[in-house]
Amino acid sequence: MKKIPEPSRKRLVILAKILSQSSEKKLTSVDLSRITGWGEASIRRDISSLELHNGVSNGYDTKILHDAICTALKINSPGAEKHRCCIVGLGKLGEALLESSVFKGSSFELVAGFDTNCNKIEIMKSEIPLFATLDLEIKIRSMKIEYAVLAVPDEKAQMMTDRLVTCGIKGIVNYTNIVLSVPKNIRVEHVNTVVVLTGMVAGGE
Amino acid sequence: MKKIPEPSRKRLVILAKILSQSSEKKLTSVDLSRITGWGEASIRRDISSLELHNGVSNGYDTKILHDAICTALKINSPGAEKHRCCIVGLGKLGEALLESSVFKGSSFELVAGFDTNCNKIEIMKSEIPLFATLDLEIKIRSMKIEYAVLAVPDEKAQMMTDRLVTCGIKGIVNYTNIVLSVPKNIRVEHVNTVVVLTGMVAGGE
DNA sequence: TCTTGTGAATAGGTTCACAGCA
DNA sequence: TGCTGTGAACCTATTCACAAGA
Repeated sequence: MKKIPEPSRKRLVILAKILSQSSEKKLTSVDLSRITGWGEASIRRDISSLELHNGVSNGYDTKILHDAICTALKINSPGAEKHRCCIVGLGKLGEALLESSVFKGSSFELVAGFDTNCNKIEIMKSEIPLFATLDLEIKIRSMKIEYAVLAVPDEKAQMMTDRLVTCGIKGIVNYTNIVLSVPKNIRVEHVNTVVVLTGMVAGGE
Repeated sequence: MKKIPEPSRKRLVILAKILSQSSEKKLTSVDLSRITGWGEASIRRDISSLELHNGVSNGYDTKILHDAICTALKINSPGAEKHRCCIVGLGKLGEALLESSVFKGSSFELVAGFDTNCNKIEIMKSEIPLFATLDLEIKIRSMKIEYAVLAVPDEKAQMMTDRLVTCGIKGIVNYTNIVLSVPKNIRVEHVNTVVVLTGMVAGGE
């Protein structure tokens, strides 16, 4: 299989999600175009890069296509081990992310929460083990944590990122208001509400 | 000024943020390349599309460049009226977003929170006015709310989105785990942790 | 000498348009 | 007839490479 271009991959991730949500048995590129707003030729090319050849003249079988995308992108593989994540910073937001059940049924597993406030981690009751930030390096390595959700106060964001990077973290979901500096091989997604809103306003119409 | 291409705009938003965080008086394209990891030629072209001509042989003046980007992208314009936002769904997550001070100092103003649970909105103490979801349409129109942060349970996500769309909302920051269907002219950013993580894993190395 | 700004070359993605299969 | 899959054309964005300014 040839390498799938970056924008294609992004769309395929969304497509997979749509397919898993859909109750239709078959979907055509026209259907998917209507749902997503993307051009239908574009959708067909994205899918054709999977070299699945499932759709000829019939539209795509929802389940088969979904599984094919997951396999190609190595996401949600049923048997595969889940990716281990942690939350760094247990303020209001971190706590909300910790307690919410968003991770249930996903291919990610939340295995640790960190906060500098030792009192807090003792008092908080949570199904997820909580640790002092002091032990960040030790725990991330020993627990083989791959991804971190960053929800610390802005002024600690870069410092904590540097520590995560030295532990060999693969990616950071950044809920802070700070643009983080990381080595090229580490992925950061900036999902802070204000930053995202700013991007929307700046976007052309 | 010619129209700025989409990827350029995205980078400029980030650049503006970096500039506002930086304490340096001058920054060269090489400096910015090191910080961001982007090619320096790319950075120079992004900036040159502002037709600022501030940098010749000296690097860019941090403040001037910052303001120029903000002006060009119509973000953070000092005198301009702030964009009015609301939060829809005041569960753990919505509440955390409501109480956090992320909106402070930004060009956005949080002016309303909505929840179906009337008890909750009476009991909750908040500086932001809270309303029943029943009044969503009325309030969004009368308060001229432009953007919504969606933090409702997954099963209500699309329904609530449809209601927001009919009120003429311009964009939605989507914290749910659902891919939303909206008309082309409405912007949606998907910031749900699991979705973002999935995108990271799928991303090439 | 250092750095920007930008034509020109290259690479990357999207869309068109149609052959081919059911 | 209705749909996919894909060469070919088109369009967009990045990178190269260098002239020109300080």
